[in-house]
Amino acid sequence: MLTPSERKTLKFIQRYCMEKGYSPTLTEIADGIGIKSKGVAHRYLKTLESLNMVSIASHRKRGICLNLEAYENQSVAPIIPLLGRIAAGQPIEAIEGREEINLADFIMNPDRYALQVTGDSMIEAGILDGDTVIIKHQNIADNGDIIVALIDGIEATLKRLKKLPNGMVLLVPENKLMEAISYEAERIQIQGVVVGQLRSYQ
Amino acid sequence: MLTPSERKTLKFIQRYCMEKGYSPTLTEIADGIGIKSKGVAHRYLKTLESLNMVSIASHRKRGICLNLEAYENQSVAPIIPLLGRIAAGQPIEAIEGREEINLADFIMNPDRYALQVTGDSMIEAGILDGDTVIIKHQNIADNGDIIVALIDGIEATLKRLKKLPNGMVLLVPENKLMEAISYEAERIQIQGVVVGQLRSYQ
DNA sequence: GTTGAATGTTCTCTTTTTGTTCTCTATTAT
DNA sequence: ATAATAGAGAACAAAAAGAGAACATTCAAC
Repeated sequence: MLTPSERKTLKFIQRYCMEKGYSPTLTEIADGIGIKSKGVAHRYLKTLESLNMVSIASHRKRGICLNLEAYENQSVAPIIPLLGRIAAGQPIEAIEGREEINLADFIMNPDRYALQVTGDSMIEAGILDGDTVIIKHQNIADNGDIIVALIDGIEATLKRLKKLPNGMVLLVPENKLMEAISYEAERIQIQGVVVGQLRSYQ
Repeated sequence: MLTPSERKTLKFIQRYCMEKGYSPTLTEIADGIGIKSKGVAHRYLKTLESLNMVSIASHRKRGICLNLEAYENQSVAPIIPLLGRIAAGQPIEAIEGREEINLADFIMNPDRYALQVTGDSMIEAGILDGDTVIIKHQNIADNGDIIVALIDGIEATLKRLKKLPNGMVLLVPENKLMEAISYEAERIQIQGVVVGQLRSYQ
């Protein structure tokens, strides 16, 4: 059974690992649990190790590793439970099979990056001013993809792509108030394709 | 497990490749991660290579190649680079300060869960059919919040909340084709508030 | 081809940061 | 009293970070 301080230490490590993706140093742990001595933090860590809650790579810096059981108790991976489907007028319907969403699967990839959207040009595609879009870096795109296009090597814009039969490309905003503009294909450079989208309401 | 400097190196390369389309030189890496010695940069690179995070074409200039598969297996924080702001008509504008998005911020609290949305009732708020909303579990909400409401203990629905002065509550869909309906406050139970939203285009 | 600047590779050295192990003290519950 | 839990902090060991020199290779200009 863990003492309160040991529990606090474990929780801090779990939180730290989840946020940063690597383990804290002893000084950071001491600071995180509100004490001044890293020697004490080390003692707690040793207890956790003897209880198999964590593994420690000896003398390695940031060498703490949370063990599986600990993972199960507290979700350390970027996983959020997916409770079901919601529609107007029915009780929430549980989804069979997939019961959680792993945000890492959702977007993590070295060729992905985020852009913050300003303006209302894609509002009818559900991309609002202030939203964050996840871009996959690639130089070609299919008809209908929402792309980051570089016009004449200078202007960047987020639009839906439509290739015209005459070798022109049409950049279509999703906003009735704006008009699609066509360009010679040479003037347009595709920088990436929208593969995901995030919005925070806080 | 990567050391902070190695991680920094990897991120710099990832970002550089994304922006320029080719890999950086050792001097550029050293400069990019804030050190003066290209020998040190080379050491970090060798570590990344030994961990299969990157491939290096020996003696070739700009011969670094990111290894995608290894990247996915690596348990790292759900962080992606935030390259900047995009608006129609301007080059992508870098955002000072925040250079990355940590998805853990979305789900840090244990009282969050996800729901998949069906139907078009919130389409004008940018919540489309198939989107996933992140719900914070709470029983009260402010005027204007988008909430998960349980009507008469049976029907669940996603609507914007409006409290009326006469003790009634109005559940407002964000869709011109649908009408807001008012209920006696007792019939409505608030199950949570929308704090985030995800969409996948794949 | 030859050449030279740019870049990659390999080292050795020092400094800084971090992990490890102590000892000492204080508090609390039994 | 005694044991368990907390905490401070010193002293040392080891890893990581960094500087920079020396040399090897590439690549493009000539």
